[in-house]
Amino acid sequence: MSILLKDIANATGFSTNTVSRAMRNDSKISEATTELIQATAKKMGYIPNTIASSMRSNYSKMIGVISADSANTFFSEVIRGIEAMASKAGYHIILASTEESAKKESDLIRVFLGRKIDGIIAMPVFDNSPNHLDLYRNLEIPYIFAGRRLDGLENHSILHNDRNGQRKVIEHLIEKGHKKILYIAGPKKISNSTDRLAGLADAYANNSMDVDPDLIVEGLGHIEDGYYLTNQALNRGMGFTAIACFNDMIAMGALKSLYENNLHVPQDIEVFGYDNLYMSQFMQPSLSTVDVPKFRLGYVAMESIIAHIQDPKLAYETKDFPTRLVFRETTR
Amino acid sequence: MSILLKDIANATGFSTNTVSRAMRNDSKISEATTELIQATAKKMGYIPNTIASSMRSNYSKMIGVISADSANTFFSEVIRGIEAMASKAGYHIILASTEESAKKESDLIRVFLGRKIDGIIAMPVFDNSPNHLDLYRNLEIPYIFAGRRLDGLENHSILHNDRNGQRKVIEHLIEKGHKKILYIAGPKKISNSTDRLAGLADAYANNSMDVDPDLIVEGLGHIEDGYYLTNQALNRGMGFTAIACFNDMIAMGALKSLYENNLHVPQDIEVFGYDNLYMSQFMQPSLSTVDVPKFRLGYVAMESIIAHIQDPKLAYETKDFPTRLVFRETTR
DNA sequence: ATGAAAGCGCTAACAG
DNA sequence: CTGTTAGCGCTTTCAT
Repeated sequence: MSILLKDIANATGFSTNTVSRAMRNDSKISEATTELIQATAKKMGYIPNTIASSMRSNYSKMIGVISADSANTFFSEVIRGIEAMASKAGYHIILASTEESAKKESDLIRVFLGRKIDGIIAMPVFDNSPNHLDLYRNLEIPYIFAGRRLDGLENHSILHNDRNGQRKVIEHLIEKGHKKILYIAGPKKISNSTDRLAGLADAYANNSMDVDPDLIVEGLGHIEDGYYLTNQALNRGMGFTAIACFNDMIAMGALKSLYENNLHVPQDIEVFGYDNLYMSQFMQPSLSTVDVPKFRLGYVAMESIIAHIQDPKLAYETKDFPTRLVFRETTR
Repeated sequence: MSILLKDIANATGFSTNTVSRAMRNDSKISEATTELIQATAKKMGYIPNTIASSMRSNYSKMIGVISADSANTFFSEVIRGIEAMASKAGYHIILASTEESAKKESDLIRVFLGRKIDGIIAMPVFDNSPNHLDLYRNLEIPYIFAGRRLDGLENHSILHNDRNGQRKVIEHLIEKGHKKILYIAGPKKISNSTDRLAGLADAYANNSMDVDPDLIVEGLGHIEDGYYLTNQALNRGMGFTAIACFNDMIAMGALKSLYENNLHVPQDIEVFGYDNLYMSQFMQPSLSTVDVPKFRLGYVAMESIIAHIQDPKLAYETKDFPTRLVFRETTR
């Protein structure tokens, strides 16, 4: 069976308590004792029982991470940032994905709370009903939203200036003379969809142009949405000369559709994605997009949650990272 | 503060013990009592303290999942299968990725054991040193390898006939008249690399052909490996007319390189991937590959681990799923 | 069908 | 610097 603190105590002659403290490098234990105990523990193959520890200390060193969409590598890249900071700070993460379901999100929060996590990093569904907001408002532990927001809880968010980024994309395309730009939006249940649409509206407004609702279509943000929505738009003969996409996954699907319809990118149609996924530079042609600092987003979210755990009185403050257009082969 | 069983006991007039049993649908508690208690618990917003429960019962309903590479959606697809079965059976998973580091793998096992998981599903690094094997041999809980294997522990594996699959790819290409096939292998620290290479050797042997070591190059299995290894091979002027890749990620990188070198696929060069990632059908041109039942692999791994938890005496048996060639646009 | 008591392994609180 | 005692919230064991 497994080794307990008591076994190490018996082996070294110290009390269980001293062993416990030596294992945690408590400064009140002499260096010699600490070394002896830790060496013995290692020799005996001691593995601390984390759940017994958290039960007593009310402190699990575990952060619940609620991701949104396991099919989109955007989230893997954010999570790598979260993990990097977590492991640096001696935290572990417990990770699950809602697949954009508010129900699953609320279930996950319950499960995580039952496991006594110290904090939550979430990419929440954009559901601003009181029920959904209460999920977070009622939380007794710190929480941070990574790359997304919820109405009234914006101060918990680390964002990346979606509105600005999308505005710049559309303005750039307008400047280059495009009169009809197809926009493939994301679903309304993602805050970024709303924010990026607002950026699009800004761009048209700044150019004294009206938004043509026929040129805005909406999908779920997956690769197949980009594919079939582009097909549909082409079939309807809408005469657009550029496509701006809510994200890179959609853009990948759009490129596929254009290719199959013998439309050349960027000669016939220019395409812009959003997110700058790692793989986007390897697409054919390589994708012009908006860079979002994904790793940093995760990293900073973890830093922030730790800061709030260590100082529960620390005020929450919205962070907003700048975005940057990345020009590759899908634009001229 | 959070609601405890004791609080529900006070509210209903029953003992803590009865409440505990009613919450778990213990058959010895009357239906009326059970209903009353569960209704009260719901009304009070009770969230069971899972760690207190597992501490006492020695049973966490948590499975540790050790994945290998967060940049490859192969694993996300397997994990979706794992999660589907887990949630169906009332289990939760705690997930982490080794990024193909044996050190990280062993650290993760320790952490997971400390959290008192009931079983492990791993995609282990192909390190057959006694130390690494002991990591698993010494385990007191059930473990299953999903899609990978370790020497001497094959009976813990659920595999997918890599050797056969890769053999069929190479045989197919030979049959179509290719004399020089570039093979971009995966790293030796992944068992699938070894097995797929063996399949390649089988194919050549069956056709009484020698393996040309110059036509086998090795990368880490990421998209950029496919890209730069194809570039290098082209620069060396090796005159191959087909490329078979260890996986789809490599194939994506290879396609990019071929495109940039003005080589047409499949007219000038045919390309085969392996894994049949969801996105591979959306690549341009769409990728011919070998289908691996990823979701099912995860699903069955979870089924299996649960079976072994419920019956610790259950014998371990290697499972081996069939593979299937998928012909798309990168082959003629 | 229900209750009382004990204890899982650890750490906090207090003592010295 | 180290030891003793108690208790985290639950479930097991034993009793009725």
